[in-house]
Amino acid sequence: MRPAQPQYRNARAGELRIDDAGRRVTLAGWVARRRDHGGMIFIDLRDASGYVQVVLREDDMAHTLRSEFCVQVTGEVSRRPAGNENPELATGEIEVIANQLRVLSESATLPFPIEGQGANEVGEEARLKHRYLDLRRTGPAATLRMRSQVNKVGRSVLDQHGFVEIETPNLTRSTPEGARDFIVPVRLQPGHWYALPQSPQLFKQLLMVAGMERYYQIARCFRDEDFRADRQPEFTQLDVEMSFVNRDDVLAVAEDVVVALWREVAGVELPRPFERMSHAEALRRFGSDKPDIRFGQELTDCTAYFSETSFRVFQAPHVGAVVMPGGAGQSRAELDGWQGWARARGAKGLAYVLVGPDGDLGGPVAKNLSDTEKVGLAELVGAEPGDAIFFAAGPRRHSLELLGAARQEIGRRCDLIDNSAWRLLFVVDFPMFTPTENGGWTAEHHPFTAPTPDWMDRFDAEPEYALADAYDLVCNGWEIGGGSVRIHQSDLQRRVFDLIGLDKDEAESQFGFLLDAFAYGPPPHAGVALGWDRIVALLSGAESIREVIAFPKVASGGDPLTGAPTPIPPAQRKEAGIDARPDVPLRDR
RNA sequence: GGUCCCGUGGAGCAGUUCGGAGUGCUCGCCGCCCUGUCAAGGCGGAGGUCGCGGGUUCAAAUCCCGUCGGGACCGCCA
Repeated sequence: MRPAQPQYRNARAGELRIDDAGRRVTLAGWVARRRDHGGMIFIDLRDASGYVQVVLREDDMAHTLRSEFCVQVTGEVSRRPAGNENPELATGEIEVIANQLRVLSESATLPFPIEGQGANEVGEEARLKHRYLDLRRTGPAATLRMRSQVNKVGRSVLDQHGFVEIETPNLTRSTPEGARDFIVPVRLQPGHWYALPQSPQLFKQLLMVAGMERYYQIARCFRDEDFRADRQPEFTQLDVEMSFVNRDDVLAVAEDVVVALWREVAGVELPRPFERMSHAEALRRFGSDKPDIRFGQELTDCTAYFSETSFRVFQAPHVGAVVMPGGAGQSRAELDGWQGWARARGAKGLAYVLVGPDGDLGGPVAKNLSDTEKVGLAELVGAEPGDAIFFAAGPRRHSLELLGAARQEIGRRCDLIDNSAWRLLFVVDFPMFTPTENGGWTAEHHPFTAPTPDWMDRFDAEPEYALADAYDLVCNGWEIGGGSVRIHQSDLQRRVFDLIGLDKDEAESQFGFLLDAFAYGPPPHAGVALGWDRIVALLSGAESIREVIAFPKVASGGDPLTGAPTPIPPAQRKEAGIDARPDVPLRDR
């Protein structure tokens, strides 16, 4: 007869309650904390459901237990003696009186504390190197579970809307987004390379041509660019595309998903509809295309006010200002600090005027201003006595963005931001094109983005002003989604290609397959992609998306756990065909 | 490509301004004691290339140069 299948447990530690008193249970889990009194040993046993206190009587094995041993315990669930309840624990009314203890596996001494004092202060490098231990901890584990719930809610909402979940290739060819591709050598065709998708953009458009009408995918995307707290080289989007819809139809679906997430995951009912703001207004009022509207301190345009000024610095295409409440009280060192802060952003500096208690203006800039300029300045920018006014002068967009960054910094330093607030908005009507270095134009979003309906006929006449039917979703200053209405008419597509200087051969070689597909009755379509890592980070309060990714990479591109990337041996290199010469000459685009 | 911050027993820090013996704190680890703790407690103990290399100096964790690693930001990035 074969031995029976092992039975490791018949109850979960964190689920035991007072009603279970008297039950004989078998638990399996880890020794989270240990309190050894000699004749009596308490351990807090942890499994995925939570913790329960196990009481062990003196015997040799109990004394040998150490942190994070994996153990199996059999015993009776008992009400704790009066006065010994622990309200900190969900299972604090009861304990398990063990009469059988089995060590399933031992643990070496831990590289950092998992439980108790210091567990929340471990450096990220150590945590990531032993991420499997980091994830035993309550907080990081809860974040991954939250992410799973986010996936579930997203799928559920889209399913209710009749969407079809479809997987697209990860080994593909370069897509026309602007980032650097990760490339993969192809053994069967030496000298030829796959690219990892920066997004499933072209495939989802092909699925619209295919008549799927409503597609979505929780899609991994790859971009070989430098890291940030909110950027990893591989990241996840909830990717959505719809046929026979306009912009507002897409925004409504995105809103449905986000509202459901905040409701189901955070217990927050977001007000609907989400606010909408044109890109131009966001830039003008907040100096950003992803404004944090949890606080005011909006920018003031002072260009006209200083149009006659004799102060050289303010003789610029654009002069703007932002007010720092109470900023006049800053020390010289703090004010100098702002200069360094501005220079780090590529500016010459950040001019400032201090409003004294009596309303008189101080600071190095004030003496360069005429009396008439001084008189109305505080009122113009909305400054009160005791405030500091920061100025940026120069090219309009650059000045606005510098002030926008200053505004955000002011919000942080002056504690103007309500950290419990959720402020979502759609930024719409992005510029369709941006100028290139050699005097041409390039698509701001991607070359399949349609102009807004009122620019349809004239975008190529005034490309600098043309608006695209593209949109971003912004939450508390984080860009958490973006998309556009796509071009489905070949003549319109031709005009856009002409404007960005893409001739027929180039278009054909880069994405001829998409243009071919569009010859067969492509439906009008539009889509959006939500930044899944950022959304989970916001919902979980994480400062970095590394916290919401099971095994993230560090800024140099490595994974401290696996040690990837690694060199490869010559045989593997040869087999991969990395060094094969292409049979057609190629030039840089 | 650039700017800034950090690197000190296993973890987290202090010490670095203004050079003077590896000094200190909390935790962990090891041993002993301990029957109601829950960040258990008591006593004792081990554990260090102050990231690495060079320079200045009678003397460097501390000052200078370089380099490596981590982080934040600019550039870059649907």
